Amino acid sequence: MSFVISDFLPYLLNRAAEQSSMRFQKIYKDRFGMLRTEWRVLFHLGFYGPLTASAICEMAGLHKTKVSRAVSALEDKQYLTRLVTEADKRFETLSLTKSGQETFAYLEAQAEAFHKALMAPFSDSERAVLHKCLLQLKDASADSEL
Amino acid sequence: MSFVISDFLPYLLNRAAEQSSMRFQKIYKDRFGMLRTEWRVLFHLGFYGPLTASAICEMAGLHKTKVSRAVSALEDKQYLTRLVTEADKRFETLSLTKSGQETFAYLEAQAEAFHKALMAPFSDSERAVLHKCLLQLKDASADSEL
DNA sequence: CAGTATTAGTTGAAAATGTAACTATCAACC
DNA sequence: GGTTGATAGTTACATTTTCAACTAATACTG
Repeated sequence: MSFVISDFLPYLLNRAAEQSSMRFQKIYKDRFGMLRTEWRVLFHLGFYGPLTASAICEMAGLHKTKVSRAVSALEDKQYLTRLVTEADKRFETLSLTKSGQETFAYLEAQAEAFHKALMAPFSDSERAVLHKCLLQLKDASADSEL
Repeated sequence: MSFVISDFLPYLLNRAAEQSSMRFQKIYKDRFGMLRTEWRVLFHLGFYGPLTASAICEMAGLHKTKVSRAVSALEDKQYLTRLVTEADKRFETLSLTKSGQETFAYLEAQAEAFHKALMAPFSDSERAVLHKCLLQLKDASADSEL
């Protein structure tokens, strides 16, 4: 089978990613006025617990300036607090506030429902393959966005 | 199996998409100074032949202002020409110049090699599933980017 | 056929992102 | 213990994107 540019994998991935992201964005944007990076930072803190900004950069594949700004925005919204670590004062540990945790809990439930809906048309084995392939693609000799 | 936020499909899709797009971007950016939207417009014209801007918007799921600016940039680079259609003077038909076609030919070959490399780790059946799932996700009640 | 509504495409201002330079803190090494 | 080099995070500036308003051409409708 010959190569068709419309099936070019980065393009297809982008279309699928944009399509699903834009739809989910309505939830955190319309309701909480968050940007995509803010949602990502929030869910990393909600899911993994307190982290430093650089840990989030690493885990989420985000640039530090993007994270820095998202953290400031989330702080303004009173969703998180910063605490300079004693051992090394360059680091600050980010923790969700009560309000941040509640927002995370709400959005996590929405995310789960959304994820299930997206996956609904696929069989179990298809889901497994999709998941495996995406994980592999995301790590392919990664240096994505540092 | 319980829901894990780090497997949230829009997130995984985005990571995989960014990872692959950023790597391919080096090719058209470093060598031809093109932006992602310009590459997309170029490959639509190269692959499908002359199109109007609005057709590209539709096919590529891009906003008309993005396409408008990409078309201007490609015109400046002398990769395409515009021709107002006689039947309806609001439309302009975009066609690649000789130079645009050559650039497309070069990038298409690069894209094919890149695509194959990305797909290399997967089996035929995995590729088929991945492709099918991505197509379906990209069209899921689409309204992505207008 | 005048008046209103649509559509193709552009443009300007505001928001977001990327890049590079910056501060502050720590580590290493002499 | 002072100098050099790295690292966490911020900030300023340039580029890109988004949003809304705009022009020009066509379609609809009375």
